[in-house]
Amino acid sequence: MIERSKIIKLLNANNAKDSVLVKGWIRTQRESKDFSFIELNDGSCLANIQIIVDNDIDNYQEIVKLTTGAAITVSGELLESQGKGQKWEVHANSIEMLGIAPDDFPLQKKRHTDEYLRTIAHLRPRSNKYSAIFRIRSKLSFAIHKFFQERDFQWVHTPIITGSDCEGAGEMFSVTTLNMNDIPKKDGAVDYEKDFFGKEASLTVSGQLSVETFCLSLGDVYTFGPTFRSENSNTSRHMSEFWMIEPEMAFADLQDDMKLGQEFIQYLIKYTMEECAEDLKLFAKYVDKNLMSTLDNIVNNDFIRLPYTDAIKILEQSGKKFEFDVDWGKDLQSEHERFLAEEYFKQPVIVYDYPKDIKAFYMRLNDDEKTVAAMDILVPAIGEIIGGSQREERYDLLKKRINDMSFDEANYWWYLDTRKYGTVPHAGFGLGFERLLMLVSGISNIRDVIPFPRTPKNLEF
RNA sequence: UCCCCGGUAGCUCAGUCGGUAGAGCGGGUGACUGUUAAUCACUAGGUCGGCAGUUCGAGCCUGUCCCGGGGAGCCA
Repeated sequence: MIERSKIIKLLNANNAKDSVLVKGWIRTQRESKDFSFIELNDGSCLANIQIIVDNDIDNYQEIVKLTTGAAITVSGELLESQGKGQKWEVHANSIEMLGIAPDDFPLQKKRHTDEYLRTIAHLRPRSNKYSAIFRIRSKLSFAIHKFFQERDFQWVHTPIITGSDCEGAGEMFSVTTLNMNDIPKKDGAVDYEKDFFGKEASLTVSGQLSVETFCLSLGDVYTFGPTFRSENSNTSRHMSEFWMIEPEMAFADLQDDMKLGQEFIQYLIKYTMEECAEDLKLFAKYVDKNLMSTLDNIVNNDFIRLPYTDAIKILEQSGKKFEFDVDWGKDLQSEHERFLAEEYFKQPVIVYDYPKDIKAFYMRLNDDEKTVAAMDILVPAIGEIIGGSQREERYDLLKKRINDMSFDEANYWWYLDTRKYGTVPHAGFGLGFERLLMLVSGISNIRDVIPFPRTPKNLEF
């Protein structure tokens, strides 16, 4: 019995082969006079392999009735194609039907809308565009580890379930085993002591606080895992469940952080251009005509580094009419970020040193006492792709900040301990993996770069 | 959550003034053919998102709900 060959191997073959075995799904079949052409795809690459089926094989009448979507096993010879358009093709000796696809198979030999394909998320990876983005997603996941491992960062598995209220990065999903139809109460409120963990539990909105503790022991570390936010966001850039990468560097400041952010994005884009060239071509051709020049631009130029105060000046002097006023102390709105990245600089921009009042408690206070060492990396079309900062490593200042925000200091005891014992300057950032995939592919809706998107009112599949 | 747009055949869409449903693709049948999302002919296929209302009559007008898209807020 010969071993199955993946189609990617056969298409890249150097010589003909007497005996090959391929398995896959039929993309299209064209019947000719004495034989039939089948385009077969097994997901190993974007391209199909052409199968020639002569009408003298046993079950020819059944084979020619197979439609788009059916699965088959083909054994035959790999030969140079007599036709134009492909180098290799398989001349079948025998074909076994694995699974037919009745005529209500939802995917057709034509372009479907992304909205429709989203309603058949269990079948959309069988389409060219979606198989391409999910191969890129896989390659890029690997590249993330490669980047960090090459630089001696350690991967830390921070918890998915966390104790309540210590993360402060967004609305959280509750985790409970309480009977929702009969919730135990104490003094009118939910009695969490009766719950599984004996206290309120949630899904993580960020692994940052946990990973900081490992940063202050293993040195350079990163997390890469799922993250959950229960905000009622209905946009093409938000989901309730997404994957985030959070590096954290010990003995590092904001400059180091910005440098890492730029190198990271450039590395990943370069990796995709080199390792996923075929799949990327599909996006450059059908999804975003400017994709390759956008990616070249990002890879070949240093990102602009712009203090928040200077960003405000540029926006004020732009003469542009914005819906939201530009004012020092207010956060930049989407339209402001887009103006900077898309119109003014036309390349990625790192805005840093934001007013402290619009940023998180753990960000390091600058000497001016008005701003914190925070940075956002803004890219054209997507907006914020990275948000990061140098962390407040000074015990007293961090404690004051927690109290100023009226957080319960007791909840942060272990976080404060890291500043009490051998504290060091450190910095890190969070990068939304799906936003990176959007950047790299030109796909404009975040729901189309994750296998099964979770958004408000949507939990199908 | 707010603003705007949309929901008609399996899919993509058209549907005029309110008068009872159309095309292309896909499916089926046949013809032709080393073809490339093949081509040509014929054919089947519809609770016009749900509910309520206006009207002699609603795909079309009104209300409401559901779903989808774009933008905003929140953020990655």
